[in-house]
Amino acid sequence: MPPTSSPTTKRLDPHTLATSALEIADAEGLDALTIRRLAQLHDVTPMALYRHFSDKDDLLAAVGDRILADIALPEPTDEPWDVQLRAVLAALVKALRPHPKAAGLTLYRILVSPDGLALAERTMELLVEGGFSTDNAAEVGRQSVCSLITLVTAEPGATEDTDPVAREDGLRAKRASLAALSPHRYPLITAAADTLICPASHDLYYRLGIDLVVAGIRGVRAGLQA
Amino acid sequence: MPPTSSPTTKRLDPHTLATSALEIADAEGLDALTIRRLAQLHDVTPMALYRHFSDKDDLLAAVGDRILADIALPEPTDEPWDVQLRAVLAALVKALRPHPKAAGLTLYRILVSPDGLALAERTMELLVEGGFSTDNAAEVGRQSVCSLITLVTAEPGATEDTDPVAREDGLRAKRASLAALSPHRYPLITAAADTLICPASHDLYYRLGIDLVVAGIRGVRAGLQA
DNA sequence: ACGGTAGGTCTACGTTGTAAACTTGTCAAC
DNA sequence: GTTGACAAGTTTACAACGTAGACCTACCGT
Repeated sequence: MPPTSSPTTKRLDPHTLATSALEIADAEGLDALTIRRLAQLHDVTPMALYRHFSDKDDLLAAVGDRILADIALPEPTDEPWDVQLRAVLAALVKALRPHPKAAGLTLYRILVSPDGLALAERTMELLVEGGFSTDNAAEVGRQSVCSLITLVTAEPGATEDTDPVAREDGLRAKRASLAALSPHRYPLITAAADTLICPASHDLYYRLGIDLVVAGIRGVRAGLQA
Repeated sequence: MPPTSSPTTKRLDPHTLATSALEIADAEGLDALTIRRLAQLHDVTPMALYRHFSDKDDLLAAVGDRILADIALPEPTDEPWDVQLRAVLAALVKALRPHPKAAGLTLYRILVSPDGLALAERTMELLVEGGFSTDNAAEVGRQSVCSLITLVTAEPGATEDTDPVAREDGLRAKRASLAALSPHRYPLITAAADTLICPASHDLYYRLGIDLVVAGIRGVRAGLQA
């Protein structure tokens, strides 16, 4: 795996580093993303990274921001607020989906990174348009975004294992663990074991996830107005 | 901080260890929960713990299970399914709330630990009663539970800092970070800054969180039937 | 030409999880 | 009662991690 930019250039820069850090995390999980590993990937001493990041948390924050930067926020339209909100939340999910192992890094960056802030502001905007008070919009928006991040983080099949062998082993182990349950004590879980381990379609999985969040927002709004 | 059980007893056991591991995590965050620390707390060599846990992940899993064991699942009643479901989800939140820093450990234990399984089965039961297919109940139940776990994990004010000084510093830093934003570019975020950093009431925070999830379930069910 | 500084290097330290070989306390069976 | 085996705790050791601090060095504005 060569460095993302031309290997002849010796000069590093934070953006490139964050990008290839993300590649490591995507490929082998967050545990594999170590200072030494990233340095080696760029043919550089580990300490060199500290010229660009104050410490490892700073690097992880940059990776989170890097992911949030992929959000393609839809332009405002004249559609109803809830339709637009759905599109905004879908844009968040779309940006996170390619990085299930690293998506959790965005949780604490939404109110810091510019792209996270843009998402948050737009979300609150639509919520206020939908009738929420500013404070309620803040709370509802926060949880909606957090839920969707978790949706990606907990995506079934996004286990840490990198090679297909270990991954398949992990899946088999999970399947066996559920198959070992008593169908008498846990009739529904055993009946839905396949779905619980790996949903039929990831697209459906995400669609339902977003539906749940949006429906929740609509429902809570109705309740607050009553 | 003395060991949870009598200090004269030399014999360790997994349950006691998991409990005091949880105490460490609650008090000082997950990072402070190291094998050596836990061993020292029990006046024992670090390697002694490996007689009871195969490795650190195993210990963390036990801590997760320990938390799930605190769920007091309400008895079935003749109330409508959604009312009962709300009570079940509230029971989950109630069990997690005392441990915001460790609650994330439960995410991967729900379909493993007996108490997690009981929660999952009961949740699916109520969803099926509400009209969901078994597979949909699985998906909806999964996301609902994950959302609520995240709700606790991301509870504002549950930062890693242990002593009040560092905690206050962290809050101040966050506040300053939001206060530095342009009210012109981010009018809603700056207006709701206080709420975003620390909600007025934690009880309201959790009530709204559960409301959102339940409302989402109700809304999605209506949509699926249409 | 030259001094400062940004960027990369080297060495070193403390902490972490844990493998492997050992001791010891306890109890069942003869 | 002696013994032998097994479970539980100890000792020592190692590799990998994050990172502090002192160093070198190439470049660039004056």
